[in-house]
Amino acid sequence: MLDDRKLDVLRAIVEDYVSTQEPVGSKVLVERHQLGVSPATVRNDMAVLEEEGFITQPHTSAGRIPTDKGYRLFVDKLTSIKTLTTAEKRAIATFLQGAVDLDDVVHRSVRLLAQLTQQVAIVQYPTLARSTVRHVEVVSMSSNRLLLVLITSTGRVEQRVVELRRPLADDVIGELRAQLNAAVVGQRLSEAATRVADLPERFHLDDKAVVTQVIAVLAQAVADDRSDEKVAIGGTANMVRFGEDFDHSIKPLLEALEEHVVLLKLLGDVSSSSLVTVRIGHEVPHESLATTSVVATGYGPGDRAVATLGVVGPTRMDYPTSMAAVNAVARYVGRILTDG
Amino acid sequence: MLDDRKLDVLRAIVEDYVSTQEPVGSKVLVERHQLGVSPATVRNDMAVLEEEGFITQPHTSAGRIPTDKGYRLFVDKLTSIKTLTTAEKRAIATFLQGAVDLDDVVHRSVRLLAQLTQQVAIVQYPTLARSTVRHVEVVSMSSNRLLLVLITSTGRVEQRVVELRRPLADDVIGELRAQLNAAVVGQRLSEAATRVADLPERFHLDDKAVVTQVIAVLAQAVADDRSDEKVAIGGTANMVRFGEDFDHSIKPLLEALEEHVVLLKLLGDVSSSSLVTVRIGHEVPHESLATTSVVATGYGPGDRAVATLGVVGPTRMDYPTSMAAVNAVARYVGRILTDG
DNA sequence: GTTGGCACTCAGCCGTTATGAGTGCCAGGC
DNA sequence: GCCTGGCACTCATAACGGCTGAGTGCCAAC
Repeated sequence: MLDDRKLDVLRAIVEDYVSTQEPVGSKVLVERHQLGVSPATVRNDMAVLEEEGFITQPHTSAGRIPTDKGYRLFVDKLTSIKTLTTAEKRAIATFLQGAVDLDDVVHRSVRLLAQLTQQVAIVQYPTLARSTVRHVEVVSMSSNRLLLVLITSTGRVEQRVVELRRPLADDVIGELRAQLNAAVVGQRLSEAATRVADLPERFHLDDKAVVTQVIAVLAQAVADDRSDEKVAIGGTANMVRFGEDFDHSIKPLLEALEEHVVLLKLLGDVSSSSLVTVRIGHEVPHESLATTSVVATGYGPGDRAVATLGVVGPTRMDYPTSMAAVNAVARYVGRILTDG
Repeated sequence: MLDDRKLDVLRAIVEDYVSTQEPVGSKVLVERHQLGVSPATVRNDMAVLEEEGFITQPHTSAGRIPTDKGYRLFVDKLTSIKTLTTAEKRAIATFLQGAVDLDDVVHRSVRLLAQLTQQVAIVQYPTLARSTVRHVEVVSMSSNRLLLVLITSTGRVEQRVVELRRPLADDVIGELRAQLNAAVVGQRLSEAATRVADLPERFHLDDKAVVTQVIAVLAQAVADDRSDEKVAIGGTANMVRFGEDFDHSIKPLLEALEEHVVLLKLLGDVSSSSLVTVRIGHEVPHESLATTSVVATGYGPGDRAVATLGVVGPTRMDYPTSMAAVNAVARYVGRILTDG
């Protein structure tokens, strides 16, 4: 049904429409691309493409614009993720390298992403439960107060003070620290609770109750974590490019950006790790954002995704560039989290 | 020059224009307000008000709209801060009361403010340097590592690990903790450094160098603080009310919201504590926001302002309501910070 | 399967006209 | 001296109509 030339025509339409923001006609198409055929032939191809639902006409005497289905085909078959120039790669690396802490990494990432894609960028904070334990510190603050410090692979630091029912001897505290670290370092936080469940058994009867208490506090700290619902947003000023149809694209997006829960739905699941996920128009899980697309991917230390980041823009966006930028930033942030 | 009735006319024009968003003519003015005179008389008054620069005509055959100068007079002389109903007050109190930590307080405040005013709300995080010390904790983590924990009146917790050049005895650490707390609790952080400057003198010669080191780390923690450059933003979707002139008011505002430094300039100095500050149109310290107004005030524990919060909206905004909301939220947040 | 030709459609762009909201001014009244 | 009704005037906006040109669909010829 769709031979190579028709696909070429579709690709040309998408590229032209994305760059000009205007419906593209048969004449200008053969002028700007080397299709090797006449406008009349292109018109015939366009008629077929329209029949199949890949393109449409805003009105009778206008050119064609891609439909969601057209963009989908373009993204799936007609383009591959661009590779950035080494200069661009280096710029990304150095910009992210300067970050001083986790918060800074996230903020730099979101700015970078917004600038590279000229879209609205969203970066989810690394989830505590999905990251791994780097170190647990147990310090005595006074005879019956203990300070727990939990340091994760993503650089987050959580601390809790425990009011002990009865004092613990210094050597018991040392033993507890050693046992805790042996049990959970390198483990995911989500598994930490089960990993330490049998620790109290190894302590003297007198201390068992207190150790159980300490472990309960640790488990609670992990359970309390709501950082996975936190996101950073950048490049909102790029919304001006979305066009003047305020109510139909900008207002809903502004509203969505306020609701972090909605945003997280947009970014999608972390699971789809290695590849970049693209949701186009109606595929976006939010009805009022039918004219927007989301390009997102997971990221995290190593190649293990602990959170997602991506960009939101009009369906008529430059997918190859966005996909390349999202992919590149995600990989570099992952590297930073691994090293830092 | 401006008798009472002319001021009444100005007030009526401002109120009508704010609620209808349309230039207001002499006829509708006498219909909607009890001015007790005919449209012709109102027209004469309007001519004077225009000559004095308080109102203007978008074009010849249109009604009048207030100028920045007109709004200024309205805010200064023609209105006082509304008092909220007890029901509203209670709603604010309970909504803020539910906050679990400082971050939550800030986020709830910004949402509340956005909802009450239907504008874009901005809340600056409490500045570390302006808040006071509630408690300093000094804990030994190992023989040559010390953990410093600083808890402030705004609920912020800062911690630093100090690598000691030589070990400190437990009783010396206890003494250090006692001395530190005696010196700085209740003091502002900005003064903490000078307060502890002579502490090393009170210790034995052997420990003096190490104590100096600990104090240097504490001072550095305060100096490093950049939390005063942090702000929370909410209600951006309310920008849709700003009108359709995208480039002239929404785009610049979106850009300003991305630049926290600019935002802080907008909010203004913390100094003007007790009263609500209103900046109208050209008074706003950012040229591209000439059609925008800012209503802001300081807030903090007790009546001491440690940061600012406020709303940004079009010059044609409901000043009495905004001022009332900003004032009320600031006072309740201050109360929360005092108690919590 | 491709191409040039041609009739057809229709959004967008003036130019014109009609409407009416709102004003400024003036002469008369309290 | 201030207020008021009346009236002529201005001008943004809407409505109408004709024109233009980009772009299409179709068809006959290659």
